[in-house]
Amino acid sequence: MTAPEVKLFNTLTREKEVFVPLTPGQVKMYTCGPTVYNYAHIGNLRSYIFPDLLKKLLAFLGYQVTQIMNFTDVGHLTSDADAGDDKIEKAAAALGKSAWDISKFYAEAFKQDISALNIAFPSRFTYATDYIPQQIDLVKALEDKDLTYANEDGVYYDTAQFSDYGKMAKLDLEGLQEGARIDADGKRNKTDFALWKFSPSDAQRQMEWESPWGKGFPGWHLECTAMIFAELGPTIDIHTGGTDHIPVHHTNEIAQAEGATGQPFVKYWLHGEFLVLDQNQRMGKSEGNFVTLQTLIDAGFSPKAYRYLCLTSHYRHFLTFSQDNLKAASTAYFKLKRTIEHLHAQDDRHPEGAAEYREKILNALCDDLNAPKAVGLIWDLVQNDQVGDAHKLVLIREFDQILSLDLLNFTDYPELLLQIPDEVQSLAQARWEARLAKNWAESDRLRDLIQAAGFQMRDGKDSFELVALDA
RNA sequence: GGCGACGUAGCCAAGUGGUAAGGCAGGGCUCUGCAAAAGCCUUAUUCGCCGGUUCGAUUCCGGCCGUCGCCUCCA
Repeated sequence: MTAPEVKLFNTLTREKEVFVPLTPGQVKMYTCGPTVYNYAHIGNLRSYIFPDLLKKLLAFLGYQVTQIMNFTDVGHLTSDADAGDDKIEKAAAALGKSAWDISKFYAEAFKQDISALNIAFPSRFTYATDYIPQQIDLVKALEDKDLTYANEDGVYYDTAQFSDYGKMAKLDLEGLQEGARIDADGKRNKTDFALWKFSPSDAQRQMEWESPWGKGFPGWHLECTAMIFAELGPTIDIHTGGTDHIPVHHTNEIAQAEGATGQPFVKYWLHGEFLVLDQNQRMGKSEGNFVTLQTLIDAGFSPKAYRYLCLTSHYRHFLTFSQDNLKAASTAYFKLKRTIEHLHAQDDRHPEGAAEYREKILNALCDDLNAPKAVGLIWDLVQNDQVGDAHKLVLIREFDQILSLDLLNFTDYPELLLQIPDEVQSLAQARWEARLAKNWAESDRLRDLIQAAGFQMRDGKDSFELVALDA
């Protein structure tokens, strides 16, 4: 069969476009990574699932994919005003550790989180602090093109000099409302942003570097552009991130990159929509309604169930998160695995039916990563008795390379991972024996005790099983 | 104020100019000492509201209502 076209919704054009790589067979992609001053919350983590899907889909189709993901490990200001605190240095001070320790610690925690979610590591992780010379060079390049100016605060990008500024975001520059916390003093245009910030004269920063303009640290938008240039070159195929980055961060990246090189920066910009809470509130590090992956694990959920939940919603749509939704996803997820587990590998009837599903599922994924549709088709497939189970299993193995839901791993059911207290274990044993003796009264009495201890006993033909009751 | 997105069953969520995938929850049946689990079956005459285009719209166009996001570090 011929490989289908991949269509991606490109923020630049606000349309689905057929993906054509810059170099045939190769894909250069960059994924905006986290600022590591705290744990990632599940909303953050969601936005790394769709690039993972994309990367795996492209690899599946035979492309050679190079993906870079960064860690913003240098602190930036909480606002562009001079008075802002540096998040990393702030966290470091609060915990009595160095800024370097903080960023390293949370970068490692992030790697663990994405591993738990079966998000494959990029070809390389890059750390902003490893690219300070490149960032300085980029500012120099912009300076040479007369796109910068310096003030007391630092070196700024003069966005009025870049004709396409704000094009992707469709910014109405006149209509932008200056935020109450922005200190516009010293800026020529309200959209100007810092390329290099000077260290404060009255305080010692932990992270600061010498530069041609004075001691300081790079502006936030600079690092992504510099690292992309260093690792992937002046023009790349795909750049991913959250929708919140469209108007500022990515707009500024484009201004920096295209201002410096005069060449197109990114061919396809992909943005993931936010996860929101029940009341349609966004989850944010600043909002205080922060749920981490560990929170879910502690509540008894599998990280894969969370991945499943994310895959049942399109990446460009809001995903409403609630404990109930996750519970429903988790139930569905493990039920799907059980269904797959019970397929019969010897049943090889109707290969043509399987071929049809293969095409449909692949088309769904190629259509701007329509994972929800693909998951629906997987359900359809496993329940379709017109297709031989053996063929179903082949397809599931194939597509799980992309979906990464561990659909063929039958050893991670929640009940198998349970720690069952000895006393519950012996109660269960006693009940089993009472049952065999047809002593129903005693059997029911013991079942009540087991339930009171938080477990449910499932009677099988020759054995029983204990599962935790919902809290 | 500017820009943008969304509104499909109790809940989550696909989708198409030709009459609504899938999942969860619910209901029924089978199984079971009774349960649970599992299996089978079932669940929207209808897609926020009102107009328009059309033989026909949930799907296209216009208006309205509602919700949310971004414009400030944030995925």
